[in-house]
Formats: sequence, C-alpha cells, structure tokens
Amino acid sequence: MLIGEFTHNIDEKKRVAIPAKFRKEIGKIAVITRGLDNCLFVYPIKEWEQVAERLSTLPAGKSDNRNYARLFLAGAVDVSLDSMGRILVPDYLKKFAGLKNKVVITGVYKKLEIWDEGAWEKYKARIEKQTDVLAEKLGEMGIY
Amino acid sequence: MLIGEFTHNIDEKKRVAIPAKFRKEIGKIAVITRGLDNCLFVYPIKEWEQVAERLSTLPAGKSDNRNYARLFLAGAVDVSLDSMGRILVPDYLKKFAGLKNKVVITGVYKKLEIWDEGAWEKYKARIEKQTDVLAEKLGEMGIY
DNA sequence: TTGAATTATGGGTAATGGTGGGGTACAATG
DNA sequence: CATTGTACCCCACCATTACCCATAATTCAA
Repeated sequence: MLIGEFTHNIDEKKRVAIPAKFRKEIGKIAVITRGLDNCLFVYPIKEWEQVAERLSTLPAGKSDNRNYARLFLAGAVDVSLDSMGRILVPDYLKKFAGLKNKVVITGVYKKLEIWDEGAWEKYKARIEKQTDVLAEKLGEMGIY
Repeated sequence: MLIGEFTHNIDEKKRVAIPAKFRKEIGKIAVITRGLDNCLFVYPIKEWEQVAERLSTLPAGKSDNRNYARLFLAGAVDVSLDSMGRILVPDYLKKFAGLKNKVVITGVYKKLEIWDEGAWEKYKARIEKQTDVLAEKLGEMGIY
C-alpha cells in the first residue's frame, strides 16, 4: 500500500526522486500523467493498465467521459527509474502541475501524486478546515 | 480494547513512547495519520487496512471523496516500534497536531489518539462543560 | 525495605537515502 | 559532418534515520 507524504526537490535536470519507501512497489517503470486537482498521478505500470482499460470502456456518449479519457490517456508517459530511483518529469507535465523546485510526493493507496509544494500546502489548509464534514463522512463509512 | 490516558514526552529525535499497556495490542507495526480535532490517530496495522480499503473504494469522481481519501491516506505512515516501544512521528504530522514537548496518548476503543497536552486540556475543558448534552446523548443511546 | 524486573529517557554509531555533479551516448538540428 | 542538448549511468558527499546500548526511574513482589 502506498501511503505517506514526502518532500523532494526537482534538480536542474528535471529529475525527481521517488521516495525510497515506494520504490519496491512501483517497480522499474511507472506511468505518469495529468491528475485531478492540478497534481500529477504516478501509477505502477500494472495499475495503469487497469486504469487505461477502465477509461477506454467508458460510454463515449457523454462528453465528460471523452474529455476525461483524453486528458488521461493523451497525457500519459511511461518513465523509468534511474539507478538512484529518480524519474524524469516531462516539461508539459511540469508546467501542468505548476511544479517549482520543491514538490510533495504523496502515496494514495495504489498510486502516487506529485504536487507543487505551495499548491499542496494550500490544498491541505483548505481541506483541513472542513473537519466537521470529514467527521460526518467517516462516521457514515463506519470509521471511528 | 485500548483505553486509558497517558502523558509522554517527545524527545529531541521526535520519538514518542507508546504506553506499555498498549504495546501488546498494537503489535510491532502501527499506522499513524491525521485525525479529527487536530489530533493524530494511531491504528494497529490490521485496523488500518480496513480503513484504507474503505477509503480507497470511494468513487473518485466526487471531489469530496478525493479530499478525504487524500488527507487520510497521504497523511498516513507506517511506523515500527523500536526496542523500547517508541515510534517516530514525522515532521508534518507533528506540525499538523501542533505537538510540543508534552503529548497525551489516549486509548479510544480500537485506536490511539495523540494530542498535544495543551490542546488536550482545552478540548477536555470544552467537552466537560457540555456534560448535560453528553448525558442526554448517552441516554438516547441506552447507556446508563 | 530491598531486590528484581519493567519502563522511561537519553545518547552513539553505522547505514541509508537525498542531492548534486561529472561523464558519455544518442538524437536532433543546422 | 559538427554542434548542441537531452537522457542516462555512476560516483561522492552529507544529513538524517535506524538500530543498539546505557543509565535512571518506577513498579512490583518477596
């Protein structure tokens, strides 16, 4: 299970280190693509195949679906980890997520997310304010 | 069942001792994550797996769901107890819960909570004032 | 009360991981 | 063909962490 939150730098060669803790589960090759809420998603290759499969079978009638699928599939690249466990982030994805020097890499169960540090802090602050709703939601799910 | 309230210090290496009474039930590995009301939750690994499973199966289409899942999953870390029964609290969680030197560890049925001592005192004071409401609630629940 | 065992607390050291840089091969471009 | 730039491999440094041990405090039982 991929969980946790790590801060890393993108060096001047556009390399980002995948936190050591995640490397075994990610493997040697990952797929990186546009995510929701202005972050990037990083999938282990196997997980990606399932995601792609599901996307391609969405009913194409709804334009929402088409847009979503395009965004995901078209934006995806497979990247391989170098000997130090780093990956290369393509320019257009870097731009999409507004990545500056410092990025936050989070584990969200089966995938990773890459956030610009500033954006992540802002996002967290916003969500943490809604704890009352959160508490309710957790209650509904039977989590105590 | 995990019950009780204990005060411990975080040493300068960010280590917190799990009260001896809880160690057997927690096991060697626990998961620590953001909780409600600005405290941290500590789950035995088995409990955590259930929580994570439930969170991850929420439909990702709704932004609310993504938010909660992110906060909980990305916020979580698995920590192992060292030979003295201590765990390491990551910086970002320490910051989240506003932990200073003294922390309070409480057992709440299936999980532990870690509070900054000051915050805990305040929280208790606030709740204790509402004992009448609490009493009513307990009555509704058939607890006497 | 005294000793034994458990727990709390504080370090010391070796290993790991993050970060940056050097060098090289390959591709694109002029 | 020459030049530039990008991707990729490897190495080195340094901070942080993990692991282990020592000592003090506390509890428990004899």
